[in-house]
Amino acid sequence: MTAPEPTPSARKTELLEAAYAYALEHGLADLSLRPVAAAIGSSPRVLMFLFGNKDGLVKALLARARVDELAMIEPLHSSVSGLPEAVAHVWTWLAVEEHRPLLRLWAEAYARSLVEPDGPWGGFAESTVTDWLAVLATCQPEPERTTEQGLVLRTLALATLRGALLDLLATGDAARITAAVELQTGVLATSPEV
Amino acid sequence: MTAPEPTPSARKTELLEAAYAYALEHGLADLSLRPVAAAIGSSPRVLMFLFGNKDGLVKALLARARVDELAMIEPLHSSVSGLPEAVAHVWTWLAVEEHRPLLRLWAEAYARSLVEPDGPWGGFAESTVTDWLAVLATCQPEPERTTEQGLVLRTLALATLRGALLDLLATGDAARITAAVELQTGVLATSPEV
DNA sequence: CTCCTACTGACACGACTGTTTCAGTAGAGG
DNA sequence: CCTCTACTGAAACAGTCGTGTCAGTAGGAG
Repeated sequence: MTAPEPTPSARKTELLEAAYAYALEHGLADLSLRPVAAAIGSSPRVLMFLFGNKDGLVKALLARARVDELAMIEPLHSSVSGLPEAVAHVWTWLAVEEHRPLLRLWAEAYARSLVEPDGPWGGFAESTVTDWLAVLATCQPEPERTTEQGLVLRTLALATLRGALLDLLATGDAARITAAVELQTGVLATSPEV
Repeated sequence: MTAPEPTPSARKTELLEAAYAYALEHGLADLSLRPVAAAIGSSPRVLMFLFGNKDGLVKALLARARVDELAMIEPLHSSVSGLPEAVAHVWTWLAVEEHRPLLRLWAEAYARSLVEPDGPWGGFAESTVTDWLAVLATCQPEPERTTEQGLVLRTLALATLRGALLDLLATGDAARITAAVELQTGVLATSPEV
């Protein structure tokens, strides 16, 4: 519930950043201490000392990934108004090729948390769904934000974004998928009355 | 390219079926020979003999899962006409609670294939996207089936289904997500002109 | 009976896993 | 100077992994 370390110790954040870069291109599934330690110029002993155990490291990496995720969410709160505009805004971020390693990591953690509810993955999938639904709610106009229909609209918007992301990660066909997302924002903008 | 065994040997299919049941509830990520062999009343030696190596077993399990997947796709070809109807039809299948282990397995394989293009996961994600797009195409009326807009519509339909599936697997909130999918089929049915 | 194919058990090999133990070293504060 | 904290290296622990080796056994075909 509470943060275990108020001051994460400069060395710890430094190694975490390096391990994060390693995880972005190697994935989390078969991550093991010795290879990652060798890659970031450290040792398994030090990782154990700083993160307690392997699960602690994985949890820290997941939390680090969430920082990047939240960094893109934040501008939505202020500048964007309306669900279609929010979807368009998020998609432009998702479609950027440099973000793909992060998104692959996200997909991996999501799927893993579905199969293995225990362990460091915890309720990753569930919490990421509710978090995003909450963010999308802040972009909706007032009558729609609190109604049942507004929740369904958010759910649809989120599903479209996530499904499009899955397609993009698999095929890389940005043009086709972007056209589909834009089509969705179009119909969402012209038919909020259902 | 070709099937390695025209007659998979009764014993092999029997053990594959048992291992498939095991994988459905334990996942593929940390599958290892000894536990699965013990669970299905066999031995690692026999699994090696029948499937060559672990990757062979995993590939066989993935192929077995695809059989279930194709079994639901098939009725789409004949009875369903129109993309919205196809989406509704697929979703009713996806939402059935008994299918959830299979869908979790699917999500796991999909994510894994994104991170690890080599190995038995191969191009699982990419092939599953193109396969489904092809199936959805057969449900579209003729002018729309071959146009660029038709491809975009298929892409959007598939994205909605996959995104909704991710939500369902994480939250299990069938009512909310089903409402979102039905909303989507509604707007897709009334606005094919974009 | 023999032979051949399909299958199986017991065991060991080397590699790798997370983790622990013991012994340090560098730097800051007093 | 001493001391305490933060960090690190080397090595070993017990366990699991995929895989290979060598020896079988059951059953049908000739």
